[in-house]
Amino acid sequence: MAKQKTAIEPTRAEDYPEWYQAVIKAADMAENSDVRGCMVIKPWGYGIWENMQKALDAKFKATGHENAYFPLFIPLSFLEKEAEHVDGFAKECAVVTHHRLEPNESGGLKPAGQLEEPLVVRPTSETIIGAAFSRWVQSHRDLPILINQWCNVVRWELRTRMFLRTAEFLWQEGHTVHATSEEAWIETRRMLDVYADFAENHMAMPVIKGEKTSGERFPGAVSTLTIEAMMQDRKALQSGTSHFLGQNFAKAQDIKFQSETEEVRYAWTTSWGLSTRMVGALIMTHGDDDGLVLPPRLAPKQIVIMPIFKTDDEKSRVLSYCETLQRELADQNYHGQPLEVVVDRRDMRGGEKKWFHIKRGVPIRLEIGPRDINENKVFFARRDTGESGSLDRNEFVKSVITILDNIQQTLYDRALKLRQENSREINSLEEFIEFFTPKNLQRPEIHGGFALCPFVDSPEVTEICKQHKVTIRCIPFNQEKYPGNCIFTGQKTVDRAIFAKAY
RNA sequence: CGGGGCGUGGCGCAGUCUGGCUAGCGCGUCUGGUUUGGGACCAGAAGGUCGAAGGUUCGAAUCCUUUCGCCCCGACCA
Repeated sequence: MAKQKTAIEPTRAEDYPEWYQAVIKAADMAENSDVRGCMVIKPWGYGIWENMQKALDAKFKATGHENAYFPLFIPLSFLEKEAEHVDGFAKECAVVTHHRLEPNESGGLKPAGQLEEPLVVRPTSETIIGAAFSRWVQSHRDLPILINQWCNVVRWELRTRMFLRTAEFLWQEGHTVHATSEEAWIETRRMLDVYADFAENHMAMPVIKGEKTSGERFPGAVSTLTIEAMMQDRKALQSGTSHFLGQNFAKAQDIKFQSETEEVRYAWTTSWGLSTRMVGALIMTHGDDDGLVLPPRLAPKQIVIMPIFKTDDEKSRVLSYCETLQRELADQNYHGQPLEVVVDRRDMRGGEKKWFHIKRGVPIRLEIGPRDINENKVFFARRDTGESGSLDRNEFVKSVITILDNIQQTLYDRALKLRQENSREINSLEEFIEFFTPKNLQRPEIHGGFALCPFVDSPEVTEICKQHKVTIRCIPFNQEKYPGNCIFTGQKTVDRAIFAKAY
C-alpha cells in the first residue's frame, strides 16, 4: 500500500465532519449499532469515559456529594408536573407502553399487556429524583441533600452523531436540595467550577463559563450556567451545564421542610450534568490529521513500549529490558494514579504497530531494540508534537512525569491559542453576518468563531440568529460592562454574549 | 416529519439505464515463503441465496409492485 500523507482521510481542512467520523473509526473508539441512533462504545472509547468518570467522581466526592441510583423508568404523570419541563422534553421521549410479548399471527412476537400508565425512559431524572426528595426532606436538618447519579438517558433525537448526540448516552446528573436560595446558587456555581476545572485541567480544553440566555435555558430552570468550548472547526460545544432550579421543581413535586422557625417552606434545588459528549469534545479539541491525540491525564494508556527484535536471542533480551522499564514507569505516581504503561508484544509489522498507536492518540511511544539497549537508551516519540529522538533511559524514567505534564500543557495552550485567534468583538450586524458566512457556500470552509456582541435577551434576537445559523452560547461571567447597542435591535444595553455556530 | 441518496463476501465499491457465460474489483482475513528500526513483497486460499417478499420472463443484482432498513440535507435538540 502506498504511504499516505496523513493517517486520516479526509483531513480536517478538507471535510471536518467526515474527519471526525474517520478518527472514531481509526482510533477504534465506537461504532454504529444495530439500533438506530445508538452506538457501541468500544474499549478504547469507553476507557476514556472511565477516566473521565474517575476524575469527576473524585471531585464530586470532594465537594460533599454521594452517589445513588434511581429508576430508568419515569411514570408519565411525574413528567407532567412541571409545565416547562414537559414542553422541553415531550418531543424526544421514548415511552414504554407494554410489559409482555406474545406470539403474533406470522410467527413473530407482538407487545401485549398494556400498562395502565405508560413509563417514560428517563431523558433526565429531575422528576423521579424529586419525588424521592419530597419523601426524604422533612426538616431543615435533612438539608442539604447532595446526590449524584451515573447512568444512561434516552433522548429520541432525529439526527445523531457519535458521542455528540446519540439517542442513548451516558452521563452523570447531580441533584441537590437546599434550604435557601443562596445555598442553591452557591452549589450551582460550585459545580460549574468543578466542570470547568475538569475541562481545563484534565481534558486540556479551555472553556468559557457563563449563563445561558432565556431561550437556551434548561426546561424548568430559573437559570442555566454552562461551560462552552471551541472545537477546531471553530464551532462551539456546550460541554457541561449546571442549573439553578429555584423552587420550580420543589413546588411541582412538593419538596418542603420545616425551618428552625417552624415555618413550612419549599426547598431550592439544583441539577447539573456532563455526558459522553465530552469524548467527542476531546476528539475535536486535540485530534489531528493522523487521528486522536489524547491528553495524558485521560489517556487509558500514557505510554506504549514497542519492542523491536529479529532473533529469538534478541527477543528475550529486548522483552526483559522492556518489562523492567515498564515496571519502573508504572511505579510512578501520575496525579495520584499509577502510570499506565503497556508493552505491545503483538507479532505484527513495526510500521503498522506504530501507526496503530498514533491513530489512538497514545501520548508517548517508546521503541526499543538491541541498539537502544546497548547504549542504555530509549527511542522516544511524543504524539502531540511528533517530536522524537533517542534519550538516556534513566533520564527518561526520571523526567517522564514532567514530559507528560508538558504534553498536557502543550495541548491546552494550543487549544487556547486557537480560541483566542478566532474570537473577536463584533459591534455591527453587517460584520456579524460577514463573520458567520462562509466564502464558498457550496462547500463551506471552516469559518466563523466566537463573536462577543452587545445584545438584549429577547426572542427577536434569537430569531435573527437562527436565520444565520448562529446561536447565543452564553453571557460570560466576569466581563466588563460598558454601554453599547444591541447589534440586532439597536437597543441600548450593557450586556454582551458570545455568539457562535454550535453542535 | 419534508427533500435527496443508498442497500451486492468483514469493510469500501463496480455491474442496474440497455435482463443473458461460472456476479467482479480494491482493502482486510487465513496459509506458505521472502523481508524486517518501520504503515512491505510474492504465491495460494477461504468468504456472497446481490436488504426482504411477491410478480413478469426460457432466463432477474438488473424490469414491475409492495415492504424494511440506513445515510445525507433541512426542521428540532445535551
